[in-house]
Amino acid sequence: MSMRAILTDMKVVTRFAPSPTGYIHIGNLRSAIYPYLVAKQNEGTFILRIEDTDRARYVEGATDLIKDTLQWIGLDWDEGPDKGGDHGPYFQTQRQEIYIEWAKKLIAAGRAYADPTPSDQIAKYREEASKNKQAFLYRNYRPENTPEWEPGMPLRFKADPKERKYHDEVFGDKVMLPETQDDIIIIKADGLPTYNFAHIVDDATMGITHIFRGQEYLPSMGNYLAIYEALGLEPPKFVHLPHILAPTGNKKLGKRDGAKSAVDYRADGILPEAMLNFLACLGWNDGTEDELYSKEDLIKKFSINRIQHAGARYDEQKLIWLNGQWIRKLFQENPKALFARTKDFWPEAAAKYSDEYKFQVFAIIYDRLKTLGDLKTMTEYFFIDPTVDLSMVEQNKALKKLSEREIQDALRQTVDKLKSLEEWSPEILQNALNELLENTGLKPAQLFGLIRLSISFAPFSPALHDTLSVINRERALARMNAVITAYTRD
RNA sequence: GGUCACGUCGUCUAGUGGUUAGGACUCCUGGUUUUCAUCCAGGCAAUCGCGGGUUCGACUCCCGCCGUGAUCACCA
Repeated sequence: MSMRAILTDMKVVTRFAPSPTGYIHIGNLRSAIYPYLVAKQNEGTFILRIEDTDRARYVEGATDLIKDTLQWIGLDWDEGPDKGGDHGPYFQTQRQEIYIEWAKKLIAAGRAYADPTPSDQIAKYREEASKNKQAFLYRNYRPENTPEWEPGMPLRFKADPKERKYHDEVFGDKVMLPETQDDIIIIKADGLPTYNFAHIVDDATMGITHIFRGQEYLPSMGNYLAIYEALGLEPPKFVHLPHILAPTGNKKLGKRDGAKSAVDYRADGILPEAMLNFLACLGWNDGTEDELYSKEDLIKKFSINRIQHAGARYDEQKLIWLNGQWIRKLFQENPKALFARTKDFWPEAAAKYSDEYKFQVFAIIYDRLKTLGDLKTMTEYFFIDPTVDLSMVEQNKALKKLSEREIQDALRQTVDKLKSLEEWSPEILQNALNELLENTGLKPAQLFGLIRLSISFAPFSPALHDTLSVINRERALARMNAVITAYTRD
């Protein structure tokens, strides 16, 4: 065998194989991230395969939602819908002939048979098993004579129950007992395969080397191992992932717990970098105390053997914290590039303003954002004059002690001073503010607090000289004058 | 009920016989000429699920128990 052939043989191929039954919530997304990382770190192939055999649960448009989510978070697939590849088609409903062909191999080998039992009869068997406090096994009721299989009849795998050993990359060496192996349905009455059969055929024909999936499939391993054996297939590596738990209770996170679509977070102003970082590190760490990982870092550092065994609770607070970290990191790396991503997050009033102006605002406010969505509530006063609310002044701890007279005087002095400034820049403003402090004899908390409130009437804002420098002079003076007037009127 | 998996601060976790059980999120306190946030310094917080062993010594090894979850579909 040539070196090239050996390398080809060793090529890592992973896949993400969702069902188009709706959006991908964050609980599921992680099982796309890990196989992606493993494929990329081995210069392998990452395949997207759509498992659409359940026609009853099929949701129109779900495939687009899935693609959108993967693209947003940066998991580009090498083969799959829109991309093609050598192992297509990538929709299971288009692979029906392949499943039938493989199923026929099983029939020929005497390892599959048509199931003539009516479903209500099976339901009775099941009840009986449950009454006897036993796990239900169809093979205990296996009919003696079965009709020849033809389309329209469910086809069952014929189990060969025995101890079956395998190695899981996360959970270690395992043995499946005979009682876990049953005559499972591999082709449904509608002619489409069940997951139990389809994934095995697909993974084999697509050359998948590592299967990543939730640990809920662990109890089915006995059946899968039996099918691999009956088909003469070498099983791939198994990587079962612990569940992500809902914020409360101990159940795995699901849509019923309000698990949002991953892309809903995009609308909230969560960055894909943060989401990827967060999900990858939910149940995995590299053993160091690092917290911030880019996609490239993850590709470099991810390792299957450091995946946690226990389920991790989904904690949105940490995601939000990470997002703040990423906003700061990305701004420092490339402010304009991050700014370009804020388009949809500005308050309505900002619409008429230029990008230059908005960028100035962004540059002084970015480091107090937790999400880009905060832009909407935190920057309003840069675009529209705030409503004068004297109660905010009166309730201020430092300003309470000043009389109306003193407040007006302070503002008048400020207006006069700022009016005379030769230049309207942060440095000049900073100096002017310091001089005012001396001239008025007020404490910083009083003078700066008063000016800050007068121009923003917001609970918080960036440093005063920065805020003033972005808001133009005319406007800043007008706002202060408005406050003076408001007091005069009383 | 059978089978399987899991069990370290509230949460995410480090840790593989000897550690004051470490870090991060949250929360609290103080500092950075106003506020908020950042940042910095500090603090609260885990008898390592419980009980037995093995050992000079156990979060770490063994056994039992308990708890939690998954699974037992013509869903994936």
